[in-house]
Amino acid sequence: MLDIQFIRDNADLVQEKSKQKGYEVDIQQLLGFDKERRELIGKVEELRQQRNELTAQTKGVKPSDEQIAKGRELRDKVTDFEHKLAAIEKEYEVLLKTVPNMSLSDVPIGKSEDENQEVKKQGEPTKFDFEPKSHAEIAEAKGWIDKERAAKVAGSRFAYLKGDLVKLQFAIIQFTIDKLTDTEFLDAIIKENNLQVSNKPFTPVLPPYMIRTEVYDAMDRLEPREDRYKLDQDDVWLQGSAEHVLGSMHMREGIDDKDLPVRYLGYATSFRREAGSYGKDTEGIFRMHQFDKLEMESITDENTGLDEHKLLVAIQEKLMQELKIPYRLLEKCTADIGKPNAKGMDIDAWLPGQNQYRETHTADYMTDYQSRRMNLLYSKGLAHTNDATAFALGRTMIAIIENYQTAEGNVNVPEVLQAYIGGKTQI
RNA sequence: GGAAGGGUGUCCGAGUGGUCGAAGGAAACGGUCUUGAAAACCGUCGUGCCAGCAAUGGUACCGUGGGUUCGAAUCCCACCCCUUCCGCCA
Repeated sequence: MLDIQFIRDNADLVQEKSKQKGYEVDIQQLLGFDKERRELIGKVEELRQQRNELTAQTKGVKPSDEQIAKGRELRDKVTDFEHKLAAIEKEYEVLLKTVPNMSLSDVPIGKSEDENQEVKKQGEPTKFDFEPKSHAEIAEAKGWIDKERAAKVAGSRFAYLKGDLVKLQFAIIQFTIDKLTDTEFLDAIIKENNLQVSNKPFTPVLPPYMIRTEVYDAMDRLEPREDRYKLDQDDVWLQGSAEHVLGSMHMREGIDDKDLPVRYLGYATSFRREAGSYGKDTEGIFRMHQFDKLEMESITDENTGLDEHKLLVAIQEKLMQELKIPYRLLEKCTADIGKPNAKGMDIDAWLPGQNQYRETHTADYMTDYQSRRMNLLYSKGLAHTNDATAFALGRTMIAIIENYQTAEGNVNVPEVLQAYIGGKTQI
């Protein structure tokens, strides 16, 4: 959430920025509650002070009847005002939590994802001297994807992945872990992009897949709930991204300067109900209820947060370049960056089988907004957090299958992955 | 699933209903001593909120919520969480 003091001082700006993101919040109403709340706090504390003074007089000695009567009167008054305060405070907090994070000034203003701005195109769309197939056609012919049996067992939007596709996934995972734990790899990227950040390697993490309601809400990623899986028996949710369980890992902790940046590379199977997407992306493995991702997560300070964001994007680009997959880079507009985020980038891979660019990775920068809700502090203040997908494995495999397909319906293995898949050049 | 124990400040850990924002220790920071370091000694050492330009003052916080009381870390109730043992199990 935003700092109330900041909102008081910049009411018009916050109102405007919220509107740009598409959020209907009434800042004046919020400030009204804030004013009322502060008046009541003054009243309550004044009464408490009187009570404390009275109590101090009777320390160690038996209070007189008069003092007890006075004490009773004060107690009743305090209780009365405390109830009034609690009611106002509740409304105040609900409203405060609906205020989205402010976008940075260079984020383009837009009403939907259609207004995201392309900032870069890398590589030419792959050309074939035959009609390219979609990943679904190739993979189903190969026996790599079986959605029919998955539907029988688990329902729609699930799949069995089999054979060489599984090998390919594990190859990508191992390749990525090797790269992100390699200081030299990071050094090269940092130098190339002229970033003022540490070359500290990422720590690989296998996180829990479940998350408590309270923590999910503090991450500001619980909504929309219709898109989350809930395990009622235990009052926990299945995480919808490794971000949810990695970003919250240090909740309610203080972090020393010397430990910054904190960098994690998490691998997790994630779960989304994909509510509202019925009939969309039904081909292949575009939009599964369950999908695997490698996620980068870092905690920094105010000074290095933005460069860290640039680093994560640069890493994503580098990985795509090493796989030799054409992509474009989009600067997300205000409507698309998401409530807790201050800035965001998308990487869309070129998919010949779809004849279009499709979102493959995303990177979000969060400033201290989220830290405020999680009470995440470092020794000089509130931490800034960054989240970015290193590889959404399903989407990456779609991109590999479609870009590396042969006329015979096989798939060449990207050079950098060959060592991880037993030296095979084609699957 | 059965049984037991426990949640106090950065950490460990004490705490008869008023003298407890809280002993003691450790860590950290500053200093003395030392060529330097260690040790020793001295000092500092929680957070939120409200008011204030500030100094500062006030208030709250001992898992969470409620209750008893003139007064609660301390008593009562409910809940949450953690740990250990047994059982089951990849």
